[in-house]
Amino acid sequence: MPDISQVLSDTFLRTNALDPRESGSKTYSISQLAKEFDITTRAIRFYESEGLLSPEREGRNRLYSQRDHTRLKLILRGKRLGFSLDEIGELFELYDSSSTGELAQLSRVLEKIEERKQILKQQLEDIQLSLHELKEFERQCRQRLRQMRSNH
Amino acid sequence: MPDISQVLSDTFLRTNALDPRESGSKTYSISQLAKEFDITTRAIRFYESEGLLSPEREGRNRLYSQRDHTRLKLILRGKRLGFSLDEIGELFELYDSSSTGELAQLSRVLEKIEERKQILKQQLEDIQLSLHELKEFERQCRQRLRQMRSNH
DNA sequence: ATTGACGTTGACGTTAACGTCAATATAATA
DNA sequence: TATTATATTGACGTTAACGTCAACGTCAAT
Repeated sequence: MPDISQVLSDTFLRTNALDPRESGSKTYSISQLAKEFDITTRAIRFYESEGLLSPEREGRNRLYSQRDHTRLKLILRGKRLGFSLDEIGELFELYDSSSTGELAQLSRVLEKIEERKQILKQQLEDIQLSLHELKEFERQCRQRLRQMRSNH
Repeated sequence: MPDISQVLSDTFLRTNALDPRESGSKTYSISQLAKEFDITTRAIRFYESEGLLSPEREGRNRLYSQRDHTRLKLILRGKRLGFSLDEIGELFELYDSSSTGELAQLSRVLEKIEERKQILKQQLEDIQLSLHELKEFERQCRQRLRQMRSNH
């Protein structure tokens, strides 16, 4: 039975790729991640405090695994998709539990996805309409400008 | 010289259409507006406190003119376009002052529009990409579900 | 006379997603 | 050795856009 994370690799929720403590596995410091994703360290710690990340420790310091790296990427993608941090956490939980074979949870994930898809489609229409409106408004502004100039 | 509001009627900023105190001009109570636009009276009063509306008074009570009605419509449209209330207020000011012939202000409005258009275009791309990602994820979820069912 | 619908003005509360310190520790570098 | 870079925790601050009271006025209908 193949790991679900394999089936779903390179899609939205690829969250349990590698063992964190594997010897050769690459790790990151907090500022490395911050630089790479162009966010602040504060934000990263905040995500942890919200339960979205749980990096290992090397003494006091946080040590981020490849899995954490992927999770962070997913967090940011989720945000772009319009999910709140709470919803992202929910999706992580649902998805993790679905890898233990909980079919119902997977359906729940699908529902969430569908919900978000509807919202995005609505936004898409709104934006396209807005662009048209703005273009028309702009056109008339420009026309008005030409009139003002020629009357001068 | 035609009023700029005529030139631009039915577009984004059509804000000074009619005299508020004209006899036959239709008026609205606060709750009428609230109902029509499906917002709370609190919101409408808030917009006024932010300087976006300035209805007449009939005693203590607010009396909204057709102009106010149009303004409110524009406020909500502006919000859908992603403008903050501050920005919307700015646009109102710029636009109002441009009707006195301030050419520079009109250019400023155009800049704002252009800015927003760029942002909307970016969002459009983001959303289209997100929809693709979600579809792919969904497809693979469904495939996984079928596998789980057939193995049962 | 009282109920109910509608209006008013404060004033404080809320939420999300961090920002912005402060005080401290450790490690590498000049 | 002094500085600099990087890390930690903790705590309070911020912003936008209202929500949610409280306390009160006014008018029509029962």
